Amino acid sequence: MSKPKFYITTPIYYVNARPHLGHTYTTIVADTIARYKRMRGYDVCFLTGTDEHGQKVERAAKAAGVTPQKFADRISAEYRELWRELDLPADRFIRTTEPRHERAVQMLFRKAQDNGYVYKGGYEGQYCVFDEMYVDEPLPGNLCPECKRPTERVREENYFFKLGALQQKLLDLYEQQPDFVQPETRRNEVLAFVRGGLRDLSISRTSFTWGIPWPGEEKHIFYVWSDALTSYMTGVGYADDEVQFEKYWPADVHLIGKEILRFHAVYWPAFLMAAGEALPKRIFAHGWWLFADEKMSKSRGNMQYPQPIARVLGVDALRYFLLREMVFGQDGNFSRESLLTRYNADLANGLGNLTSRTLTMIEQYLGGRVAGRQGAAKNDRDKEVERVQSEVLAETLRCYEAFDFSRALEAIWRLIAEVDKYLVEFQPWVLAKEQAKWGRLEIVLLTAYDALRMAAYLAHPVLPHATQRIWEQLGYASSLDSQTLSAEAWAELRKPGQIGKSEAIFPRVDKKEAFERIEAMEDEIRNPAGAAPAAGGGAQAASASAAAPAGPAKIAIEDFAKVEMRVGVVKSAERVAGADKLLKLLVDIGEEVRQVVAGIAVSYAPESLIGKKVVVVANLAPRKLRGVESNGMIVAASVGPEGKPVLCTFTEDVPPGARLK
RNA sequence: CGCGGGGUGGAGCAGCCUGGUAGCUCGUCGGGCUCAUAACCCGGAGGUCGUCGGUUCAAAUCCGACCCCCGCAACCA
Repeated sequence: MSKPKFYITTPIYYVNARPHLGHTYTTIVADTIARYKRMRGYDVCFLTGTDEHGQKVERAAKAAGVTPQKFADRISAEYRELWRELDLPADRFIRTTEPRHERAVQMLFRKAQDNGYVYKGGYEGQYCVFDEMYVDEPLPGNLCPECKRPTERVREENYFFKLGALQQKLLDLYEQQPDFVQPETRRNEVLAFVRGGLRDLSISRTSFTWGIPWPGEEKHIFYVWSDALTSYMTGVGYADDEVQFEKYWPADVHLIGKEILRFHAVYWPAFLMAAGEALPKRIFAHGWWLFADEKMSKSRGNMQYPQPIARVLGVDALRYFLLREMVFGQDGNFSRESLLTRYNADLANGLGNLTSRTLTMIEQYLGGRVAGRQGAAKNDRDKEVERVQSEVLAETLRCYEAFDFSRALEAIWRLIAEVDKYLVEFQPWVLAKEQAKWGRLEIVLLTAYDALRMAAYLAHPVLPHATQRIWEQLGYASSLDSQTLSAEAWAELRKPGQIGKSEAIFPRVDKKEAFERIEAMEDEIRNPAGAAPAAGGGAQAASASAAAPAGPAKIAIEDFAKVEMRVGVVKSAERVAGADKLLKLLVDIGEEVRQVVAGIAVSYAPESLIGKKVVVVANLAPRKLRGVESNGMIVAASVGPEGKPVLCTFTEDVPPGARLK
């Protein structure tokens, strides 16, 4: 008898951006579901990865002076490293540049072609490089309707996919499987879109080369989305390992952000229908994290990175916050204030403190023994706690099943509050003073112990590290991962005889101090002016346990050597139209003159910079700022609360191009 | 009419689909307790549920109109 399988995916992330809190959220949700399903007895396959083809990557790599592959390698490694640091162990990490993926894409579309869903046609139109799509109106000068960036005139002969022919089949799908797209508001959007009519889709490109070649026609390469979506199959062995593919495909859930709903809920099933492959069972689109202004976003942008939170409060605190604070499927607000409040209120004062007080009393009053006692009879109030316990068990499982994490956590925390209250009602510390009441004392403490045990058991998918530590403090030698999560399994779960050593799980933090430490690390990631990006030590839940001093991690000399800083002479400087802080500079760095965009207009007039010697970080990946490409960074000190830039320069004469080391 | 989210006690939210005493967390005020991570428990104060109109015996909840915020895109590599 083999276990049922469960295959869940995150989107494969595009390598044009470094991973931030949004990517982290999706991956944490997927990991939580994966952990939950494993505890429910499933053979789980959890896939994530990186999407590495396309014109954007090709261009960025060219500007950076590296091959697209090198460029993709770098960013892909950054994702992989982050998931490692946050302990999000995906079973598969798929990269679209792997050879097996090429075979998979070619095979899928060969099948679609054989079934008559692919044809060749000419196309001319306005194309948005950023979104890799044609815009509707074929007039030059139109902005991309998605991103409002300028579009380019492109003429190509392409392969087309007969999406239009599948309109009715798609509508039937949504009809027959009402939960194919969730939550419901997203399903409605999809329905409206498909009912509005579907045009055929251009699925190949000839204007660039960084992609998977069309079989037999090398100048055509696959459109990135047809390439990327297929990776969900490649990851479990499509065109590569038939046995494994048979086992895991189709996916049970594709977890996505709502911005890529159309690709997953319309194009993807259409591709699969055309090729005659099985469809995924469910597309779940979650909402976005919005960033409340904490007077910082104005001058610093509001990109939020997960590492500082994980390093200061622990991975579990990050997980808890993201899953507790946002009603899954809706948008949520992120703020450090609420993060820290929740940490102290729910984790430190709630779960952490309850663990501490319960185990301390058991140690003090019962000598740490929790089994084989049970002398006196339970009263109604004790039974009431047990009733709450089984209600919470049922409720939590129901919520997990619906991916309703915020409510699952609410339920668990209701149990925690119930026990805190119960303890105050019976005051074990008073009972302990009279020997005649020791039977009662024992009942009360063991009832509390049991409830705590269940809270840890239930919260494990969300708080894997903390609950494991609690589990051990409760006296278990086994791992919580190996437990089955169900009412029956709970009933059969044996209690240990003796509790373990007790130690704070979520130490309270000083909000102000934690806030500042997080902020300092954030700055470091955002503006790695003084140091290379932190290498990232394995921060586990335990990292919250004080000690760890603030500030960036130490790096090795080799890390520093990766940063190529050179002396540059400013040749020209002008304001960037429409931007009040940006200057476009041409800087002579010896062997070439670079165009660099710098955010220093508040401090320096363009004319005053001509001829100045500056320090340029020469090997930064290029980036467009306000539509102007920047190939490097001017090093400047950030002074005062506004972060006013002050240029770094030299007291003696130095030739342009000299390397700093 | 670009797409989307939202306006509920001081703050952040749930409830709205399946109308019927307005709930949670934080904060605040007062009290209790001392096992615990200055934690825990009890009690209080505090709300025209954005506005106007409609449906209904009854509307935060359904319908219509309107007002206002915000996200996505664009500026500090």
